[in-house]
Amino acid sequence: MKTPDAVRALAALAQDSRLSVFRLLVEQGPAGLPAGVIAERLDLPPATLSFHLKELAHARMVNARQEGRFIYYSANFATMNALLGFLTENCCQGTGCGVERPAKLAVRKVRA
Amino acid sequence: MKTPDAVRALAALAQDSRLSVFRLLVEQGPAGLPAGVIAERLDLPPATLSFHLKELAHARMVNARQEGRFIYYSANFATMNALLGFLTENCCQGTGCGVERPAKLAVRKVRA
DNA sequence: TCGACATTTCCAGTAAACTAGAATCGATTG
DNA sequence: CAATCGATTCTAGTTTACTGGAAATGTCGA
Repeated sequence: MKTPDAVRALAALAQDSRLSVFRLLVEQGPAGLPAGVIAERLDLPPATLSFHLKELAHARMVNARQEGRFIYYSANFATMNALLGFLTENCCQGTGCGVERPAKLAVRKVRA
Repeated sequence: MKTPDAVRALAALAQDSRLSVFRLLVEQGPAGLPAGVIAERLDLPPATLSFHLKELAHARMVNARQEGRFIYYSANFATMNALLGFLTENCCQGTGCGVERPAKLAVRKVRA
């Protein structure tokens, strides 16, 4: 991940509604939730939620898949991993400050 | 860390200049750098940098300490840890999606 | 194909963030 | 007590983000 991508990812999460959406989706795992359910759970008008989902999707923080009339959104753990890695890389440039990098998140396949 | 703090922390990092400042400071470790050096390295006008440092400080992503005429800024690793923890907590709500939480960053004391 | 429903796009209004020159403040030195 | 130097605050102009109603789009069941 490079700086512009990281800024996009961080900006996507740096907003109340979007952070709530993302965390809700992280809780749900790969199966995700349809937009309507997200709107109901977080009490957001459809147009507003759609705007925020677009931001999250553009930053690749969430994936969308159509299933019948519903569009399911799920957290993109790969991007999340890349972001966490980016934020902790180059720490102290080998001068021995003692910071440990976080372990990579690993998402196992799960039946939808 | 609670949601409003996380939003503040993410918003602090979700900007080109500020992310560059923070990463530069992460590289430097606890010793940090004076504002003027940061301005020079990143080619930012003093007023602009000061604005961004204030944002980072308000979000507790950086600490400031005065040393003579200089003000040294350094990355706040505790807030960074809290943010990483917040972003990965409640993952999958025990439904077994297989995501591992990252290890906490640990900063050892270092002579300034 | 028609109607119902999920979601998005369009749009306009409002609010907040970014930028940087100029003025100011504080600490240090002569 | 100036003068200097590092850094911040003031301020104004510009840009970008957020919100949500209304209209449009796409999907399926009857």
